[in-house]
Parts: sequence; C-alpha cells; structure tokens
Amino acid sequence: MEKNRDYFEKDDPIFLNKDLLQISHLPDGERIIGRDEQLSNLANVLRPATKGNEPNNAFVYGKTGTGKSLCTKYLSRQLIDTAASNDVRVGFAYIDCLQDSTETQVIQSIGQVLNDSSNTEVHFPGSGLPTSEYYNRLWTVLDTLYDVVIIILDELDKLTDVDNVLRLLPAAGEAEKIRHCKLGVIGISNKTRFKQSLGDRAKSALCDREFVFPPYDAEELCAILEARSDAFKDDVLEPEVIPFASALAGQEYGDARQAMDILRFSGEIAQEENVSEVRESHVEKAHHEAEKNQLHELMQQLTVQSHRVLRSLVILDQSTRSDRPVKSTEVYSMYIRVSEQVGGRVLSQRRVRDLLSELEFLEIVEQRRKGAGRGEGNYMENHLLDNSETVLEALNEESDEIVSNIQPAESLENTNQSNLVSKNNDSDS
DNA sequence: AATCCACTGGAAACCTAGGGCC
DNA sequence: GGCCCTAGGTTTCCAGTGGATT
Repeated sequence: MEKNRDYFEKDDPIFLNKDLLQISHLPDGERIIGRDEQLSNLANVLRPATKGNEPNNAFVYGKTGTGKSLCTKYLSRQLIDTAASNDVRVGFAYIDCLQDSTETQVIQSIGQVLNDSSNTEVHFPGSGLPTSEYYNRLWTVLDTLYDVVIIILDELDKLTDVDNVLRLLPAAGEAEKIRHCKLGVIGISNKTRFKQSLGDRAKSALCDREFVFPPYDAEELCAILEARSDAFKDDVLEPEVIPFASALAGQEYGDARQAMDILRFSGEIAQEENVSEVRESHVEKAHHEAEKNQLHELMQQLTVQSHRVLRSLVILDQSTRSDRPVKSTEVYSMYIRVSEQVGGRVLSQRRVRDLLSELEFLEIVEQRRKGAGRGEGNYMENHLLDNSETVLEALNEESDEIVSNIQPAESLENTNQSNLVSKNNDSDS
C-alpha cells in the first residue's frame, strides 16, 4: 500500500489518504462504529456456515448510509477466512440489484461472480439463454465449487421479479436442485414498506430474521468521522469541523455516507481556496455540495428520458410562485416541448406516467392522487422533494442536453389549456 | 348519496436487440 | 447463415377511481 502513494498528492497540504473518506472503503473491524449489535446478530445468522452447515437467510433494512452493505460485506469476508481454516469452501456473491434489476440478470451475475470456468466447464453468456438454463448452470457451479454460498442482494427493492428469485434461491436445497452446497441469502433494502409488497413465500423465506439498522445519531457520526480523520494530515482539521459536519448530517437522516461526503468536500474546498486548514465555513459550503452530489448519484441511474421528465417538472416548479403541485398532464405537455427542443424520441403519456412514479420511488418526487370534482375527473399531483435549484444543478451536471428558457405557455390559473395541449398530442400519436 | 368524467394504472400486445443452436 | 428464443422497453387498450358538485 505504501508503495502506491500517489506522487501527485505529494504537495497536498490537506489530505494524507483521501481514500479513507470514500464510502466504498472497507475499514478494519474496530472502525465499524455503533453497529456491534447488528454485527453480532448477523454473525449468528451466518455462523453455521463456518462449519459447512446451512446458514440462515436474513433481511436487513435501514436508510441509506446506515452501514448495511458495509457490515454484510465485512462479515462475509471474515466468514470466508474463518471457514477456510476449517477446510470449508465458502463463496460469497454481492449483487447490487440496481445494476442487475431482473431475475435473469441477477442469476447470471451470481453465476459469473462464483464461477471458475476452468473447473466447471460452464459459462454464463450475457443473454440468449432461457432463465431456467441460467438457474441450472448456477446449480452446477455451486455444487462443483463450494460447500456454502452466501448471496447478498443489495437494493432488493429495485429487483423486478423479487418473488421469483426469493422463492427459488433459498429453496434450492429442498427442491434438490443442489445436492451438496448450502445456500444462504441476505436481502438488503432501504424501503421499510417494501416488505409488505413481497409474496408470502418470499416473505417467509427471508423475513423471519430481520435486522433494522437505525440512523446514526450525531455522536456516532462524530465517532465515525474521527475514526477516519487520518485521511487528513495532522492539525489540518480545526476542532469544530467534525462535530459540525456530524450535526449537519445528523439533522437530516443520520446518513454516514453524507457525513463523509461533507467532510471530504470540506477538505476539497479548503484545497481550492489554497488554505491549509479546514474550517467551519468550508463545512457549510460542503453541505450543499454533498446534497447535490447525492442527487447527482441518483440521477446517474436514470435514463435520458427520465432526465427530460424531471427537467420538465423542475421548469414547471420554478415557474410557479407558490408551492403549487404540478399535475401529471402538465408535466407531459412540458415534456413534449422539452423534447421538441432537444430532439429525439417522444414517449407516450402512459410511459411518462411510469417514469414519474419511478421518480417517486427514488424519493426525488412526491405524488398524491386527487379528484377534481364532479365531471372533472381525477389527477396526480407531483412535487419535488428537494429544492428545485439543487435538482437543476445536479441535472445539468448529469445530462449535456441544453434546454433554454422554456416558459409555460398557458397562464398558470388556466389549467384547461394544458389539458387541450395534451389532448391534441394524444390524437397526433 | 348519487353523479360525472379526465386521469390513473394494470394487462396485454408489440417491437427490438442480442445471443444460442443447428 | 438462418431460425428460434428471451428480456426489456414501450405503446395500446380499458376498467376503475376520486371527490366537488348536484
């Protein structure tokens, strides 16, 4: 590690090892703070695997930045080592369902991660096979190479065929799909209400052991940042910086990721200002930067068309003086104008409705269905959960489409006109 | 409490890209 | 190379719905 020191950072007056402030950085055991209870609970679930016995399944939930992924990954690595000393071959597949969002993709990814084609003579093509064939190949790999396998499905709520996956995977042993290998599944989600949408069998497979990761309080956030403060050079951090950053992150969700972002950005801002201490004023600026960064990361998952829909909503939001929510039909007619300006495909109204409810799921937009009264039908209200300026900034960073100055054509009080616009477009298409 | 209608969201049909198999 | 299959994204279709007004 020492050899890899980046020589370009030699003159850096602020950071010693910035990597410590990356969320992906997996710290040593003593640096996981405030999660002793969760760690030992999870360890109990996995313990049978160290002796080659069947581990339990579990369901983990908690908001973003509460250490869910960190703890499960950390334990899985430890498990592999412990088991290896008992001559038990443990495999561990961490799947982010954000990237692999369908049943086939998930099974294929698990296969690719665990497979060693030189020993199994099995391979996992990116597509072209029926789903059942992916399963069959996976069973072969498991039985050939492993005694126990732990599968971690992160962001489980993003998976479209959750019920199927959770029905087939944990039951593989019972159904005699695999004869030798034992299988444990850990599902991770940040949506509490997600559990209710699961089918009965999936629920019973996973949810009899469930663990909640509560948000960190400001004190714990403080300790977390302290533990990583050697990312900075000595005496760079003014004493009030870490408590202040923790307080800012704590007052929202208790999100450790955000706390670390704030601290890292604080250092970067100090760097840009060419000063050699990080001060409270830097933290304040960094806070805004961190919020934007989180939105920005959310938006990276979205398609170009989703960006356009969101942009349409932002334009409408900014042009209304009050907090008046925006109807889906208004969003659609704005979307059409945005699309006309930037060119490319124009999606149907139905599809745009789906994209809007996707934005709701990601907690970028809030939706509420309303009735307009006798003979007036009903409609969906949309409004942005974050400040529209911040969303726009993040949107502009993410997409290179330039949209200039669209004002809503109809006067804001006269919503009938917007209905007319959408009607015309309906009959066009 | 009954009414009314534009909008909603579920379901099915359709389209395209990508890959396996012979 | 040609045929066949599937996944994933989109459109088309339509029964159901919300709630102010009658």
